[in-house]
Amino acid sequence: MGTMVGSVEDYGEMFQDAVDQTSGASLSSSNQIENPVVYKLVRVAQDGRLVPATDEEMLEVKDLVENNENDISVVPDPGQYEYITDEGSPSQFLQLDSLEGSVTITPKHIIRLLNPGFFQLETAEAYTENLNSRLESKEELVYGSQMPFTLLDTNYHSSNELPGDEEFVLSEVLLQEPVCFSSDGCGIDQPMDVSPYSNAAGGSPKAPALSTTASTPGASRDTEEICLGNLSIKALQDTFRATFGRETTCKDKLWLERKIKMGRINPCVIPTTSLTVDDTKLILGGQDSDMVVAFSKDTFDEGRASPDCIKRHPNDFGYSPVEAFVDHYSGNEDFEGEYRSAKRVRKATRRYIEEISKVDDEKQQSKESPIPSKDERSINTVSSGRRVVVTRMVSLGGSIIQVPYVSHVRRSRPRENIMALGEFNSGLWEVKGNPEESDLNLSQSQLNNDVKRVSGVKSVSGPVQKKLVAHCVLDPQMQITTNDQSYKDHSKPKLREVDEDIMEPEYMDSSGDSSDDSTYNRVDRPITQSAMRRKHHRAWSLSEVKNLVEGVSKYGVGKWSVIKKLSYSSFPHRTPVDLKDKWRNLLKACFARAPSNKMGSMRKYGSMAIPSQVLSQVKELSQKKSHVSPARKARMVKASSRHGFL
DNA sequence: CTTAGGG
DNA sequence: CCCTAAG
Repeated sequence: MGTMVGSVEDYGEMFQDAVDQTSGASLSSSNQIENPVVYKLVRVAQDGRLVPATDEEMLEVKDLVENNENDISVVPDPGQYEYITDEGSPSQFLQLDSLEGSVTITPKHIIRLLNPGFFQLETAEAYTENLNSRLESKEELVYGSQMPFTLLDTNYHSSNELPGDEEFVLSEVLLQEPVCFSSDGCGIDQPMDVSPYSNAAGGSPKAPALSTTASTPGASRDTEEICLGNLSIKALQDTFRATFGRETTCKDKLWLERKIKMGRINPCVIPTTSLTVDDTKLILGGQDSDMVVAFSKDTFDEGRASPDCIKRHPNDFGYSPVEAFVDHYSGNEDFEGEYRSAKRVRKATRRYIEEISKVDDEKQQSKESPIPSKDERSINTVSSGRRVVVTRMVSLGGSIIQVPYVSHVRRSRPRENIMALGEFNSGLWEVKGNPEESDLNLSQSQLNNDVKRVSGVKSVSGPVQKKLVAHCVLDPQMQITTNDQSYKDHSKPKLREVDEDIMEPEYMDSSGDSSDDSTYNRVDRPITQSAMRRKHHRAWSLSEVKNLVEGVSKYGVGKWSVIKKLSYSSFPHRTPVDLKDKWRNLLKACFARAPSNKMGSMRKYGSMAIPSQVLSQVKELSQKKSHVSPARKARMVKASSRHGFL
């Protein structure tokens, strides 16, 4: 069933696990298991790093939230709070119910709310991780327009104007300070070496400035409030420092009071591990995408959350999130196990996956986790509908994560035209995670693609084959049928992938591609990564280059399409654009080393460069630009066609 | 679609 | 080689 959130113990433990696994940071003993995961409001700097929000920023966010009240519906009804109380427990929970809206970090590094309020929170876990690895930070983003954070603290709420006051709730969340679980220099911008109250353990803040305000959680709230109320700004600031271990310049008395009070209360608890979505950032929702995340197990089982999840959640489960939560909190053990087993299921982004795969393969840099780029829209990945994805386990930084399976081998050629990709995608590939099948499909797709490239026709059937077959007939040396060739072309893509600069000294004149293929498997060619490097690089054979030069001389620079048609029919893999690119390179080459003699200089590793003769030819042609009289052009075309090129 | 040019 | 803008 849809379960909402875990208990303090639950997450505290998870948190600890995570920390133990990743950072190995030594946490202080006993109560650590009960340490809840705490969220901290952060902003995202331009370099993508997370920076703890300043007081001012939090105020700003707070204001923004408050100004968005219209978009924020009221929290669960009052009656629900009573379920939350649990003696001896911290009795404070941050419930993340529905998430919606979006947040945008402006260039000014200020968290700004769009739509319904939205902001980002960083977990204490991430906080800790940041200490040990600057590369790693996990961030949770939460917010909801339907149901904002709900701090479920009976004591607190009962003694206040709540419940039902979303302003208050939101404020509490926003004002919530991070808890640092490690004793060492914690904090990114500022030290946070003071642990606020933990949980049932009843940890007390370090070196409280004021004994009265530094009372334990068990202390009377009333008393505390009174005390706080009587304090001066300065005193409040001191108390603040005592509570949170850092200075504040905030002069808002009310704010200080609230914050301090919140610091007394136990940190918010939230199912962070499950929320851990992507990269370091999880940005829910976009201006357009109605993205939401629900804390239902169902949702996480699929490693994603779809808008549907959230929206229908409250109804579908027949009970309110709060109730569900309460159930778990009150010690529903089997939930715990179940929940934990389903943790951290997510769909990684492509780049993420590739990074992981790389690391996995090379078995190195264990500590270095990939830093996802900030422009990565992880949310899109997550929200991309409900699909079945085959996943595999990958170890990263000591913890196991599940990522969709992708072949480590680079998929042959990427799309060469959108159409093919589109068709393909609309098909099965996304749904089937089967690598083999995927590859198969891809090859198929690309095969078609190649044919398209060759003929410029959209379909494999009909004209294309006809044309190519005819071509084969006309060209005695073309022994391979169209399909075979295309197939062959893809059957060993890796072997053909060579650096562009590596020229084939071989005789390529015969019939182009087929011979190219046969001569390509030279044993001496190192199958190193450089060889199979990069996409679909296909070395330009000397014959191809000569062909190109000849073509240019005939039809002029820029007539790539014509050249392709008339001089490159036997090189199906070269497109007019390829010719153009190659020509550009040739120009570059010949002008780069103009004062060269005889042979083109030998490049590294004996890859033969273009003969100077050819280069000079190129140079010459480039200077006289294009311009071939139409008459001659026509003659050439005619002549070519007579020779079977068409 | 073909070219030109940037990436 | 890829992508895209522009004709």
